[in-house]
Amino acid sequence: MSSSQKSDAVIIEILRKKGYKATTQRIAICRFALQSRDHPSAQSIYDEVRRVHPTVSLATVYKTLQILKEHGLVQELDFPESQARFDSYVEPHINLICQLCGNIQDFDDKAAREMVERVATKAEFTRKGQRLDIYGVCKTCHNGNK
Amino acid sequence: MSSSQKSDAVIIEILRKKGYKATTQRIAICRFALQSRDHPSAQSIYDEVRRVHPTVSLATVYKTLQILKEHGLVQELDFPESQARFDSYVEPHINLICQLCGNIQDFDDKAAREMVERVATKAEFTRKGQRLDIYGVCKTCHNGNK
DNA sequence: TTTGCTGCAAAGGCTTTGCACGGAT
DNA sequence: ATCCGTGCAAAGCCTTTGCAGCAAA
Repeated sequence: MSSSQKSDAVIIEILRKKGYKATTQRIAICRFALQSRDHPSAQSIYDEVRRVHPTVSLATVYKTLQILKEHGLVQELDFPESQARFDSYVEPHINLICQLCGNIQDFDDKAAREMVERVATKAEFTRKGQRLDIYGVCKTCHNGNK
Repeated sequence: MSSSQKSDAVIIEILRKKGYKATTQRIAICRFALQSRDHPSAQSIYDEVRRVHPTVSLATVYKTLQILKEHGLVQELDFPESQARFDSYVEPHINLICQLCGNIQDFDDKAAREMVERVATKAEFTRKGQRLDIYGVCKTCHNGNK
């Protein structure tokens, strides 16, 4: 529901329109980066893509993610002592980040979106993006599943 | 107003109470980390502390910041392609982060605090912390000061 | 005196870069 | 045929770690 779901055709069109060649590696990487809902890391995208395209390199994954970032198609979420995660849902929303299982769950909230707009306006701040994280323990982990 | 202002005596007491020795280096590092309002990086704390204590090492700065993090006295904010910044204001609040000048301004907002609590409750998520960033251009930079 | 801390340097993890070959247009 | 993109390896950056000397309790 939250992550933007894009077909291969749409991905190819996006790449071409930006002036990039639609190579099979890029398409595969974009597919995982844009369609995944679990906020993958570069490494996990690499692992997934390699199953389909065994010769792909981690460097290509990073380069492609860089392109997606520059065009606002994904947001990079950096954390202390763990790899960056990539979120294809770039509209204002809340990330519920479990410190036990590492899962990141998107949560839509109207009040949060309004709050962001209101605060930016009040502070005379030109908003270009945002990141709303809540850290803690998710429902599943709390119920002793870990 | 927002960052917690702590005197040396309080800093020494905190360190001792946690079982750490109150060395002059630690006290100086904590002073900058806990009293600064501009969300310093490890490097900038190092630069500041070195003016007072020229032999201090960057490793000691990192080790001390680790202690402060573990005890919830500072929060580490990681960013893509720039150094981590440290925030001594750990209560729910908004960081207005200027992508031009790099300045981070704390912004208190009651609705934001309530939103965090409400969302955590609704998602049955045990909240331990949060990070509410808005990225963009600050008022000063927008007025052509950069 | 004892223990933990410092400073140095080296190592580490993640990410980026340089370059020659290969594939997309 | 051209030029961009890939894959490899090396380099880079920030941060952490190991260790011997040193300072705090």
